[in-house]
Amino acid sequence: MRSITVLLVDDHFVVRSGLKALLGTQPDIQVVAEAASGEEALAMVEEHSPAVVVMDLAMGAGMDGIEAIRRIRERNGRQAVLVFTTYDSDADIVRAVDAGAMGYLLKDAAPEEIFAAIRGAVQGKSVMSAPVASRLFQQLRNPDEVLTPREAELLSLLTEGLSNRELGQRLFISEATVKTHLAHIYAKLGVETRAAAIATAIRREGMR
Amino acid sequence: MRSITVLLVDDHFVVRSGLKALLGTQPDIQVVAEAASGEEALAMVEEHSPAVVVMDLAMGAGMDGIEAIRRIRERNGRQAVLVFTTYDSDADIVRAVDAGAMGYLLKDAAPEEIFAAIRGAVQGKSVMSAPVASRLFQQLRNPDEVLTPREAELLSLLTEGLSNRELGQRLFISEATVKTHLAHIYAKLGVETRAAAIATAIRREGMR
DNA sequence: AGCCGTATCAGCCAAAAGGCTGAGAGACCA
DNA sequence: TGGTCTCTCAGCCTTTTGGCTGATACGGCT
Repeated sequence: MRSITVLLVDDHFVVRSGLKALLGTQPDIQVVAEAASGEEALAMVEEHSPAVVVMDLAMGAGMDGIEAIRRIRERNGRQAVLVFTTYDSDADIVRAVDAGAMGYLLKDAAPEEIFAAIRGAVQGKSVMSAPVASRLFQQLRNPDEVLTPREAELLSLLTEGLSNRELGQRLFISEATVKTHLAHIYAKLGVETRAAAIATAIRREGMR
Repeated sequence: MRSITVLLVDDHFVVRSGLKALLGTQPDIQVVAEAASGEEALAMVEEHSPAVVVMDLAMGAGMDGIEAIRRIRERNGRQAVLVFTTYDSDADIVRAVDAGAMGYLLKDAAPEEIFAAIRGAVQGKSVMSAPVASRLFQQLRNPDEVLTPREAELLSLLTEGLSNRELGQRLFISEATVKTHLAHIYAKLGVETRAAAIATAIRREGMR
């Protein structure tokens, strides 16, 4: 049986080498490349065509993880992308799944969980850490409170302190549309002001 | 020459194993124990008396890293504690140094930097990543950017999403005074809007 | 006594944000 | 085909926020 080829994407050296060492203990899993940024990840996918891409969402500079997932999925659908990150933010989960992620693992996951996720991913199975799953489950029960991908994207930028104008420019939409999205976000988060939305988002959603 | 004994403290399995593999390449450094929480860290220090403790500040549950550092330093002063974390939050840096940390490294540090910090620590040398050092330096050079107690209090409430009116009511001052304080806070943080101030406060100052 | 930092307050004006209603386009699904 | 969801945009009006200038009061330091 051919071993599963894996690309690791994480901007922290120690995380990459830790993961590599960990995955190295499994005979059927082989790390064929590493990348420290979204751009590098794309190049490595191009060069090695790994079966699975294990990716951190928080990348220091340049392209973020979500965008990298989207680009990888757009190229051709043969790579399964697994998110491997520290925080279980609602917005990140929604956006990652929307971008085409096959699974969502937290960094404190047990090794067996990680192995299982990688093996499952090549067979088209979605695997996610328990806290992530429970968040999604929660969302399924209260669909009225679930942010749409676009709203999540906006909220994420909101937490960086951007104004409506800046949000519009960043997302290539009018300020009017920004205000519409914001009104929906406020309603879903149960707040009245942008300040409260930011506070809620960062505290409750784990963004930073 | 005896090798330097090290205790790794991090709640993420992969980070611990990555660091362990990395440090394993150095003949003079030996990882003698690992811990996934502050409580475990104290027990491991007790049991192994490592020369250096390499510790993440963000611990999932229970005692946080800062408190763990304090306890370790209180026991007896023979362990040098190195902070090894993801974020260079001003508040965290100050608190860690105050608690007795010997050095402050970021997780994207180069391996050589990490080795050097560990070797330096046993000789009583402080080592910190460049971004961390520059933040401390910045603070020393620009005391003008330090918030007054009242401003800090306001900023803290600000990150809870309160409006100017609410801030005034909470602090028993007029809205005009709130606006004055806010203007000073914005100037010191280098932002123009309350949203950016909240984002900056939570991210950079470590409030949450 | 005079200076400085801190905290308090006021008024005025411009800009930003928020509430409301309405509406068109595209996707998806029953 | 019709209903629903999402994303997009507009206009109008009120509230909030931010920029500016200036002022009083208290405490500590020189």
